[in-house]
Amino acid sequence: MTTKAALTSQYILEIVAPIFNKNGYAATSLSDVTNATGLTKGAIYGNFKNKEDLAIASFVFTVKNMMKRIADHLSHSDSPIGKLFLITDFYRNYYDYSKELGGCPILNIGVDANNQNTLLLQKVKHVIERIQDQVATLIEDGIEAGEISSEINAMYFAKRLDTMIQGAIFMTYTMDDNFYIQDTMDLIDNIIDKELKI
Amino acid sequence: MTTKAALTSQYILEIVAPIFNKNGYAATSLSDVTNATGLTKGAIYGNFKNKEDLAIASFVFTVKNMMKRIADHLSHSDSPIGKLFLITDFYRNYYDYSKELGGCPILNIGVDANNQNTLLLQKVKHVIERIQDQVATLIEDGIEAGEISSEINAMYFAKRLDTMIQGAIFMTYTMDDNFYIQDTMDLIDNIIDKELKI
DNA sequence: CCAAAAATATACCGTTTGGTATATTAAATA
DNA sequence: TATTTAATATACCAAACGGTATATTTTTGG
Repeated sequence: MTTKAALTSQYILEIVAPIFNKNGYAATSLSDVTNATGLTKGAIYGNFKNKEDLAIASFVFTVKNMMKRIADHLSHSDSPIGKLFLITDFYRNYYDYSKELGGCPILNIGVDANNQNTLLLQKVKHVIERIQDQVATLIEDGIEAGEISSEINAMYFAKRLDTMIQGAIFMTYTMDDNFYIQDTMDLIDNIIDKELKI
Repeated sequence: MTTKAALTSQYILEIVAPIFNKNGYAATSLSDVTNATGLTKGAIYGNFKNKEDLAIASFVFTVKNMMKRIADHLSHSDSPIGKLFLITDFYRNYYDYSKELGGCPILNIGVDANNQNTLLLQKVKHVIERIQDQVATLIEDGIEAGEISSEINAMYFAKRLDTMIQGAIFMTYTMDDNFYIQDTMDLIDNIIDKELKI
């Protein structure tokens, strides 16, 4: 019932989530957490079971932010194909936007958690599956609406889209060069135009 | 002149490089290193200046292995376009092969080093640039040989290829599903056939 | 085979790690 | 306002961290 702890938990996540996302699990220490928040271990451990619990909550927090942002952006069109183009449009600003989050959580935590943290990796997998399902549903809606060729395998295309986008994000971050994201979005727009659109 | 230290350095790298590649810098401790090698800190610090030096040498070691493997594979064809197809052919077995290295060094260290280790990130960047230059040169050779359309911008294509491949590697590792690599190589082969080949 | 040099092992350093038990403070309830 | 309860701060723990100085062992060259 008390609202105080919930507020503190929220505050901690706002501050700490970008740090975990940027540095990774092992490279983020509890003193990083206490220093950044200005709180003590007592407050941290009063709101989270342990470091792993905090890291998982941080990832979920960041992904929720991101998913909401995408959903908001996609609401600007009603048609499935319009929403597809809005996805690439969203990612055109992704380098700047995701920097606020401490980087792309799927890429960063996906790589970081592999061979390190089973629970965290599981969370990443589920998020990827959810995104792919949503894109696939969008394509199926487009096929039903007569906007998209029925030749298209929705799930295959969703996975290809996801793969290309993640590759572009990795390259853009590693090379610190927005070209990769912009060029990949151009490419995807082209594919939508030439292979999907009826 | 003494060959002993060089042998030990080599031995350390063989054992340790996959560990750094798999776990990342912060999550690899010096006791991981001594336990895995069966050597003591004395031996490690006798051969490497510090942990960072060892991590960098490990990355260079792994990349050398990988680059040699690719070069060997590409030697099976003399024509530029043949070599292009051999690149995708190489990556079709990449999931199994790279597991021996502890994962894809470019992806893993690229993500791990970002915001953490400037020197290591610099190394990753240079490797990526080198790979892209080599692919671009291959395409230019193909254009000169009349195998590849002169409409193609060699560097652009090299970057797109690289981006798609890295995306596929990330997805395959994170989802533990070889589909992504296989499907992406099918896609790339198709692009080579339809857009590059004369 | 023996001395010099190189390479490795041992023992230790101060600091930081994640985590906890308890004391203190702040907030909610009556 | 008094009392209970919830939330945070403090002080501490053993273990592990990266790194180093020195002792010991191996290897090398004469």
